[in-house]
Amino acid sequence: MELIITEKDNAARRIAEILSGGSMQATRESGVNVYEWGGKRCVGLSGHVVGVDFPPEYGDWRDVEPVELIDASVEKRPTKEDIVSTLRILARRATQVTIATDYDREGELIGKEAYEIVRDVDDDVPIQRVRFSSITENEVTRAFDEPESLDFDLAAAGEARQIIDLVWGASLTRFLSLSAGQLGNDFISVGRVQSPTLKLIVDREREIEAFDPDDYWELFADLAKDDGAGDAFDAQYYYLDEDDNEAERVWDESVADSVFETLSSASEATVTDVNRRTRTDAPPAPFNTTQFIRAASAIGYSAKRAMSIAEDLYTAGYMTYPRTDNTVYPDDLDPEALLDEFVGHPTLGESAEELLEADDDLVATEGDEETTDHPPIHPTGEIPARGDVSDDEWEIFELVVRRFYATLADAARWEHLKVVADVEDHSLKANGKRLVEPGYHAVYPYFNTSENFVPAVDEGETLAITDTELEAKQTQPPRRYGQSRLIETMEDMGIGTKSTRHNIIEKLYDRGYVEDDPPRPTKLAMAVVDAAEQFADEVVSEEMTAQLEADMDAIASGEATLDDVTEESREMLEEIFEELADSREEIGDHLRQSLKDDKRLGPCPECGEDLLVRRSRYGSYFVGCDGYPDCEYTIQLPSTGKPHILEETCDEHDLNEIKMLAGRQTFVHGCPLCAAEDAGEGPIIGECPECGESAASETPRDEGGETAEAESGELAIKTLQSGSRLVGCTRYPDCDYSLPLPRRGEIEVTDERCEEHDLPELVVHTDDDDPWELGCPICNYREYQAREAESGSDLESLDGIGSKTAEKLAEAGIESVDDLSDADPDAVAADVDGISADRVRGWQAKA
DNA sequence: GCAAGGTC
Repeated sequence: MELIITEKDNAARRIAEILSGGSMQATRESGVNVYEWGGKRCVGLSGHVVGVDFPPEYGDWRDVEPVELIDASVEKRPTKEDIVSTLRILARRATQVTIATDYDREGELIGKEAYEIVRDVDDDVPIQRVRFSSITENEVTRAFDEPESLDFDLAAAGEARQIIDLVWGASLTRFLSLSAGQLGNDFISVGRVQSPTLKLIVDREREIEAFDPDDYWELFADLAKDDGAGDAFDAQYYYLDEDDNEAERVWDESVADSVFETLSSASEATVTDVNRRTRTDAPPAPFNTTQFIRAASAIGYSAKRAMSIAEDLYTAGYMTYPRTDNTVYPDDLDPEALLDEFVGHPTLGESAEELLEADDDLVATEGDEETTDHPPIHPTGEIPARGDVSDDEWEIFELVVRRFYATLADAARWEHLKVVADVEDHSLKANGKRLVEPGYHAVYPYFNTSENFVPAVDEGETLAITDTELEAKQTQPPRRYGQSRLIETMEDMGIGTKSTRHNIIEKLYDRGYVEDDPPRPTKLAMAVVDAAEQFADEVVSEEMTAQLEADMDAIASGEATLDDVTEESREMLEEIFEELADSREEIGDHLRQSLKDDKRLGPCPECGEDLLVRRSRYGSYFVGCDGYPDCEYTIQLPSTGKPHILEETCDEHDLNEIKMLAGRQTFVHGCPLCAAEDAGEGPIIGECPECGESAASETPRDEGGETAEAESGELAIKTLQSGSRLVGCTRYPDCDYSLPLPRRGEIEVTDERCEEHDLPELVVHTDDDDPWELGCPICNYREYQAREAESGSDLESLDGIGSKTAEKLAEAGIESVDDLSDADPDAVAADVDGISADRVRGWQAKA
């Protein structure tokens, strides 16, 4: 049996169809699709089916010094167990194996991974490699007629990348995370691609922050032909700067005023120059991934959404593979035949017919990049029925179809008309443009083709000035990168790949490095880039990738070995860690401070320290004071969503407003203090233990008259504007006594009362659970606090301390979290076997 | 819990 292995299931199916002449049968082997015909089987991998990682004993971040990862061994382990085992089963029965993964470096590595799995079960079976750049009948049959062998050097180049990325990424990520005590889900990551991308965003933000605007003025006039015929048109004042370039911005107000004075007191301008020229506007190149994302972004799709839709359309057979760098159609793409598929279609047909009629010899545009892996993105000729796809899918499909049309269409022609008219010694210019030959714009309506009217005039002609305007403006800071601009810049810098760039940007969001769209860096991101620039500049620079690419080329061409390259890289990293060793605390402090800055809302109304968005140990968010435990001030937050701090602040309380991110249910909560004050009041359930009648009489206030006037407070069940609830005093904000209530369910106030606190017992009714007897709200809160206190004094409550570690710590005299907080990490590390100072710092940060 | 690269 001959076994053919492809990179993905989709390719396996199409190759099996071509080679079998359509007679193949789809079967399943341990849950994996296998296509069979004659004596052949074809199976698709799912990209990499094995991954690199350190041996398991390096798994605990606190037990292993990050620097030890540099020289740790790197192992390959299956990541797709089902596919690996299917491959092993098939390989045992194979008499010939053909590797047909994608024709690029990563494809060669994926092929080698398959090779090793096959070799593991059979030492002798012949293994060959075929290479084709598109899955078409010609290409595939040709490739299988000329089998080659696997390029182990090229695969080794890919392995070097894997190892270097893992070793640098993991060691530096762990170092930063440990230094700041950010473990678990909130680790601080660093990587060869993500960090330079983050630096792009951070550098731009630094420019924006440092930007100092300048004032300038621009002057405009409306001109009209003197005979009154035709519309007025816009002209702008300009002058020649010291380099003889035309300049429109006037930097001196008095100059602007004086020019304006001259222009507005004049009634006429005399035409001194008329310049007419035509410009050719060439049709765009075929779509690669980046240009596709850019075009989709221009019609309102995020990079992630555009790629997700493209993948669906590809899987459904409507367009070619969406991950490609290629911008040159392959020779065996027949444009006429493909256009023919669209003839007669109600909305896409007309353009296709126009193209077929216009030219008997259609020539497609070409971009600069020609690669061997996949063709540029184009439609396959299959057209979805309008009801088979969503509106968004159709819109993206149409974009791809029309881009294909555009690459076959003629250039457009514009006519530009520039008119210069003088008023005394000042000049006004008007730039007109007209689309005289729509060309490709007729089939690709996504570019701006707006025209600007300027009438035909003659030199020496007098024009009436019908209006003048002086506009005071300011220079603007540079704009933040949008997602598609970031992806283009990454491509220019050579970092990431067509398949990963959009994911890298998503990763920056996930890590809490950027927020909003266009992405804006958090304080944490600024601190991470600062730290990397100072101590590991390589990892935030694009040169690391450039060097890696050069090294990989050397490995692929046999001039260097994998070991040469990875060894040199490890030595560089060793040097970085030598520098880092002394600065761990400084870096940790800076990172921790920045993490706090990202949570800061403004001054605490009780003590003036900072209010922060915090998370309770049960996962809910609330506003608490940085002065805790001296200041126990808190404000509740809605239970739905994740709080996101906005730039807007509340005038009254000087606190940042909060938005709750919850997918479609996202809403702006506003200033948390305003929201709390706007709380709606429900039933009164008793007297406030802090300022109620009995409390007030026991502790008379000494401010004379006020005591007599003071109302006595009662407790009510309140619902905050945000929907969350609490038991609070009716005299809020004069009295801020409050007790928490659960966020979900209806609260029933029963007739039974707690004897100790004289409050009713409460019962919570939810839709999906049995009613829950919450009881007296004060007793309930006391129990909760008791549980907190109990777990708080117990070392094992800290993430990462198990019973064995707690025992070891106890031997060193550390029996509680408090003891641990007071301990000197280095002393503990010296006293207790197998516990590093970093690990102790991690616990301390958590405590 | 780490990277980046495949793919879903």
